[in-house]
Amino acid sequence: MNEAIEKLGYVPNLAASRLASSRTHTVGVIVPTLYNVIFAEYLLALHEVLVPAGFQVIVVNSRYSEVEEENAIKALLGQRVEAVIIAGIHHTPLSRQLLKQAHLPVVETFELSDDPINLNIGMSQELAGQTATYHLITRGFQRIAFMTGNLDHRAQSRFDGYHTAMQASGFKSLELNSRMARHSSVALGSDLFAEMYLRGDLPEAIFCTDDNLALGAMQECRKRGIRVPHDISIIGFHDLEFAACAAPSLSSVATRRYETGMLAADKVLAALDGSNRNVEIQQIDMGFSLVVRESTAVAADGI
Amino acid sequence: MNEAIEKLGYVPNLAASRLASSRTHTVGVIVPTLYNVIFAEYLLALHEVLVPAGFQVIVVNSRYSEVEEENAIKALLGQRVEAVIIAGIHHTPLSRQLLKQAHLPVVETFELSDDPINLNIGMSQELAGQTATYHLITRGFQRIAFMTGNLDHRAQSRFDGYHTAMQASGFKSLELNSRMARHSSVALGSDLFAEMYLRGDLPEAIFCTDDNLALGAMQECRKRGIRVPHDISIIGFHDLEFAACAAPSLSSVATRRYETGMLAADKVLAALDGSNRNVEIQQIDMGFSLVVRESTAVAADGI
DNA sequence: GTGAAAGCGCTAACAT
DNA sequence: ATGTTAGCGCTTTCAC
Repeated sequence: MNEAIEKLGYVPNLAASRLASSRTHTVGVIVPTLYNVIFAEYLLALHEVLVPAGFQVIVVNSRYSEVEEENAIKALLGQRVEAVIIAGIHHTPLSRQLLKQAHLPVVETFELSDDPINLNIGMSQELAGQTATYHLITRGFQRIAFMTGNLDHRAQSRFDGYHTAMQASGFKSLELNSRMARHSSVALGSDLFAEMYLRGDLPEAIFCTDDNLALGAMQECRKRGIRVPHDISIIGFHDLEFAACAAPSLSSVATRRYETGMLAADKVLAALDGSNRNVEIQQIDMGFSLVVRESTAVAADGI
Repeated sequence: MNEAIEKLGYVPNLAASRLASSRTHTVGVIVPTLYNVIFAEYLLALHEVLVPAGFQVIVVNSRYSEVEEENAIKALLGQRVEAVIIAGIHHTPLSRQLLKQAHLPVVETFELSDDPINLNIGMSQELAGQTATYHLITRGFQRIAFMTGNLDHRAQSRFDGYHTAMQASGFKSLELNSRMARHSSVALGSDLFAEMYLRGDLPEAIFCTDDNLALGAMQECRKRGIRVPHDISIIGFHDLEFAACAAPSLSSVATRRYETGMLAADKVLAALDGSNRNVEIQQIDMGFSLVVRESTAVAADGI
């Protein structure tokens, strides 16, 4: 088949094969954006497990919109994917209903859900936000700003955690986000910091929802002669590859997106492979960890 | 249909629809990796044009392997995609043959081909490499190193351009790449620079195949007290979003991956939409542009 | 217009 | 083992 026929240009029609066998060997994956290493790493893991197992993975991005996500779900179910893996836990009612009655493994990732469709592999974004904030508070800072790009659900939860920690400590929250929904990037971090600087109210520390924002802020500091961490402490989120080698190295909250992808894919394979196709509801907390580096110092006495 | 039936859980079977109508409304896209903003920007453009036009785009990554690319092509043709858009111009003989006899629009992108399958929208990577190198040479540098991660075809072409320029000027090429194939990243730039520093042979200037490498090198400089551009000049490639806001801002060669994606998608739509489905061979050079910023200075006299 | 029937290119179950 | 045939769920054509 591979030798003779394909060299003559014959390629079997998968639509016919799928229709006849009612097996598609595809799994659908929905991510909010491809424009973010976080999801690239996660997708990498999914590919690495699913492709060798003979599955094609169909990636659709929902551009952070629940309506587009619903369309993506319809398209994927229409293609009779054998499982769906979605980043996020917030869906339209119809999305939930379609997924539930499709009777296939569904994995929701990156967050922890109160009401999982069936599998849920994630972490508490709120607790992670709290942890980063308490790290700063413990170091003696009180005027701590929160910097974010567009406030998607995960960033919002991290903000909630920040807010809770600040309130519990008796400090005022200082939000710092772009009015326009701009995706997190080094350039945005730079812009937001510059804006804050020009307004004249620099905080003692900043918690950025994303390492890219943090890097941008650090670069802007450098340009303006503000020393990190001497004059201002900065912590990022996700512990991206560059955090360790930034100058100064960047404190961050490490998240496990690669492992999340691996596990999600493994669980899907197990569910698809097994004789019992009934996926029970299960929730797995992947956790996170605080990584303290040079960019967060101890507050000077008397401040 | 959307109202009543779907709420009851009915989702039409696309495999059947595709088989019956012999229209799939899908286009296949092959990229070497998702782990690089370059391709994310390109994919974004493809999605933005194709999805509103009613096409589903199926993204497959070939992980920089021509064999995996061939498998991807087989899978896509098996699905009867209506067009194929591939990053790159180097394919296995079978890949080329399959694409040619499939009689569908094929767009090869990012490079300029001597023998396009049909459409080819790219730029001369070699000329761009030459341009970056001549910029450094014109500024008075002679000991100019070339830094790269894994040497894929595009990086190799940029190196060729660098080598040509160096040779034409009577200077010796200094290659600087990772023995192991590591993808371009800030961390890799940092590592490679550190390695070179510890070997004790710092050049006067570095041309990095990628802005990420350049940023890593700049950060390593900072840690080691080497001033950019006073002690060493650095130029990157692609002009990523952060290049302008880096401290110091990074000189680079701007490439047009978003526009490339837009144009590729437009051409595909035109070919698919039109009555004449015969796509003629056509080549479009998107060009590039040198962006000079702070990271490349003029050589001090007498050096 | 509305409705019935043929058939897309495979797979799987059957008969030989 | 090998060959034959029904049928997957739609679209499209053709008859009404």
